[in-house]
Amino acid sequence: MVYTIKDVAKLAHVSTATVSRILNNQPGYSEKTKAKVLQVIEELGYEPNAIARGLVKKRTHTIGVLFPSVSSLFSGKLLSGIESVAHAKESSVIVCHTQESGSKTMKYLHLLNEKRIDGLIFTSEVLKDEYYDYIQKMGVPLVLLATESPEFQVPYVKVSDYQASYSAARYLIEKGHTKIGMISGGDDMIAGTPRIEGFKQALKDHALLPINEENIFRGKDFGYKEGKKNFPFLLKQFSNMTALFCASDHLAMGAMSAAVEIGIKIPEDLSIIGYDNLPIAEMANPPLTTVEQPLEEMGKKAAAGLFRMLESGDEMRAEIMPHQIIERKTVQHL
Amino acid sequence: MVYTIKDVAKLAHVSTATVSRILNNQPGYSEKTKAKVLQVIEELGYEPNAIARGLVKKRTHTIGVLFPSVSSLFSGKLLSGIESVAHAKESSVIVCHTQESGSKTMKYLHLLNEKRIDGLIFTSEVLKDEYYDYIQKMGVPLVLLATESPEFQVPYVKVSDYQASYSAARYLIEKGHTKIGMISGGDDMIAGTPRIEGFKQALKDHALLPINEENIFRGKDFGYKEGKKNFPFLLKQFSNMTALFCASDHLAMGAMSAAVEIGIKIPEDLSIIGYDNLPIAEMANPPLTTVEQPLEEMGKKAAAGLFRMLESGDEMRAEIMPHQIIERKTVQHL
DNA sequence: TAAGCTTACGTAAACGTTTACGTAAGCGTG
DNA sequence: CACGCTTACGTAAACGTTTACGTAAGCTTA
Repeated sequence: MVYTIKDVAKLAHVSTATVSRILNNQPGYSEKTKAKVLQVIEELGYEPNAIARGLVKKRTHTIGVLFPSVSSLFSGKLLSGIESVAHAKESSVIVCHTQESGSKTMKYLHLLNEKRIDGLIFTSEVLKDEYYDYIQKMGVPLVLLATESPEFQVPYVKVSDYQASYSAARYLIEKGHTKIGMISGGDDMIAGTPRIEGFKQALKDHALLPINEENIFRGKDFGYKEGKKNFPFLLKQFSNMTALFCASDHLAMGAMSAAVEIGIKIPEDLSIIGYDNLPIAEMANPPLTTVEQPLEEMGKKAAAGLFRMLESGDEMRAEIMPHQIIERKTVQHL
Repeated sequence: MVYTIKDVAKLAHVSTATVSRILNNQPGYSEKTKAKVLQVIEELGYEPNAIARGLVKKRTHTIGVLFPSVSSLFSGKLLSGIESVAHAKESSVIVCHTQESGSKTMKYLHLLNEKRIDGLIFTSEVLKDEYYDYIQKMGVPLVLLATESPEFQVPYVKVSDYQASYSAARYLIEKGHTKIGMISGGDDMIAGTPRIEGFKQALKDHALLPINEENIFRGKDFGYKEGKKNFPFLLKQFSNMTALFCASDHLAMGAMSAAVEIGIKIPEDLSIIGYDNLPIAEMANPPLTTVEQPLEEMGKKAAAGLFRMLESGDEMRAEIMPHQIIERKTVQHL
C-alpha cells in the first residue's frame, strides 16, 4: 500500500492543504499540528508523489543529458560531474546516448520533452539546426558541454581546443622537436578543425610549417583503432618525424601500439603527446604525456550553470576551462 | 506556448476523450475525425505530457540504475546496454552513483521512489538488508547486475566469478605455468572471495596449491594504483612466480606497470592475465590477455528481464552469462 | 417496424499534489 | 467594546491526462 497526502490528512485530522504546507515548510500551522502530522507521516512511511507535484508545479527536478556514446571514459567523467551537482540539487539526470545519429537525437529530444525535463545538457557533438530549433520550442534552458555552437548563442563549457592544441605543439617544440606530426580525429568544427589549426599555428609561429601538410594525417574518428591504422600512413608521408601530437588519448594509444609493433621505441625514437588525460593515459606503458581536459570539473560547471539558469532565470556565460599539460613518460627532450 | 489535449480537442471540435483515444490508438472514432485531430496535433506541434499521463496510469516509463561509480568503463558498458533496451521500450533511465556510500544509496532510493520509477537495476555492489527492505516497500521490480544476493532471492545477471577465475587459472596452467600468483581486489562476497576461491580451486585440482597462500595478495580495491602498489609485495613473498592472475584489468595494468619498471619483461619473464576485458586491455602494451565479461550484453539482459517483469508480472530467472578468455599478448607458453 | 446491437462519440471523475481564497478565532488598540 | 490584524487552518479549483459510463444515431434482423 502506498499512501497519499489524503491518508495523512485524514489520520492527522487536518486538511491536505495543511499537510502540504508542512511538507513544503510554508507558514500557516501550529507547532502542535506540525508534530502530529509529522508523526503520522513517519508511521505510514508516507513519501510525496513527485509526479503529482511535478504536474502542478511544472517542475520535474529532472534534467536530460545527451551523449554520443555513454560507454566511453570521456562521457563517464562528464556524467560523473553532472550527476554529482544534480544530486546536490535534489534532481535526477536522465542519460541518452545518441550514437551520433540525428534521428536518435530527435527521438530523445521528443522523449525528454514529453517527460517535461527542467533543463538539458548537450555534449560533445555539433548542435544541428534541427536540434536547436526543437529545444527552443521545448523552452528549457540548454548548456553545451565539450562542444560549442558557432551558429547559435548558447552557453557552453569546454576547453579551447585551439589553444590546448597550440600548447601541445609548443610543448613539443620547447622540448627541441622540429619534425612534428599530427594525427587528427576528423574535420568537424568542434574537436576536429580547431585542434588542427591550433597545432598548425604553433608550428607556424616557430617557422616549422611544412608546405603540403604532409605532417598531418586526418583520421575519421578519435578511436584507438583509427590511431593504430593511421600511424603507418603518417609515417610513410612524413618519415623523419621525431614527435607526434594525437588529437585524443585513444588515437595516441593506437599510434603507440602501431609504433612499437614496427620496432619504434617510445620515447627514444619518437615522442608522443595525447589529448584528454583519460585514466588510460596514466595506465599506458610508458605512461602517456597528454593535455588534460578537466572533464569532471567541466561536467560540474555545466550542471551548476544549468541550475543557476533554472533558478534565477538569467543566462549563463560561456566558460573556457583551463587545460594543462600532464607530463609523463612519452616525450623526450632532444 | 505549450499546448494541452484541451487545445487540440477544442480546435478539432471533439472532446478530450476522443483525442486521448486517438493518441493511444484505442477504438472509438471515425477515420475522418482521426484525420482531423491528427492534423490539429501536427499544426500545433502538440506533444502529450508524460507527467500527467504518469499520474493516472501509475507508470512513468522510467527506470533507475544504481552504480557505485559512474565514470568507470565498467559502469559505462553496463549502462550502455541498459540504456539501449530501455530506449527501445520507450523508457528513460535515471542514473545514480552511490560512491559506495550507504547513506547516499538510501537517499537515491528515496528520490527514485518519489519519482515513482517503474523498476530498478542495482549494480556491482552488495545488496544490504536496508536497501532490500526499502525496495520491497517501494514495490518495484528489481534486478541485480554484476552482483548477486546470497541472502535474498532477487534475480541477477552476472558471470560466475568463481568459474571465470577458475578458467583463468586453468588457462595459465595449460600454458605450462606452475608458479602462479594472484592479486585480488578485496574480500567482499561478490567479486572478491569468489575469484580467489575459483583461482585456488584450479590450482588445487592440479596439485599446485601453496601452503600459506603466499601466492595471493589481497588488495583493497580493483584499481590501477592498487595493482601497481601491491605487485612488489606479492613478488617479494612469492619470488619465483612465472604467471600472474589479476582480479581486474585495472589491477593487471597496475601490476604490469610496476613490473616493467623493475625490468621484468611481459610476457617473457612473467605472464599476466586480467579480468573484465575493458577497452584498455586491448590498448595495453603489450595487449592484455584477459577473461571477458560481456558487460554490454549483461546490461541488455538485465534491462530486458526488468521490462519483462514489468510487462508480464512474472519473476525473471537468474542468468549466468558466459565468460571467455581473450587471448592477446601477455601470456607465454612455457 | 420494433428490438437489439454497434459505432462514435461526450461527460465527468479520478490520479495526488499545490495554492488562491475564504473564514473563524483570538488578540491588541483606541 | 468595536474594529482591524494576525494566525491557523479548511475548501475547492487547478495541473493534463485517462477511462468508466452514458447516449444518440444508424444498422441489422426477425
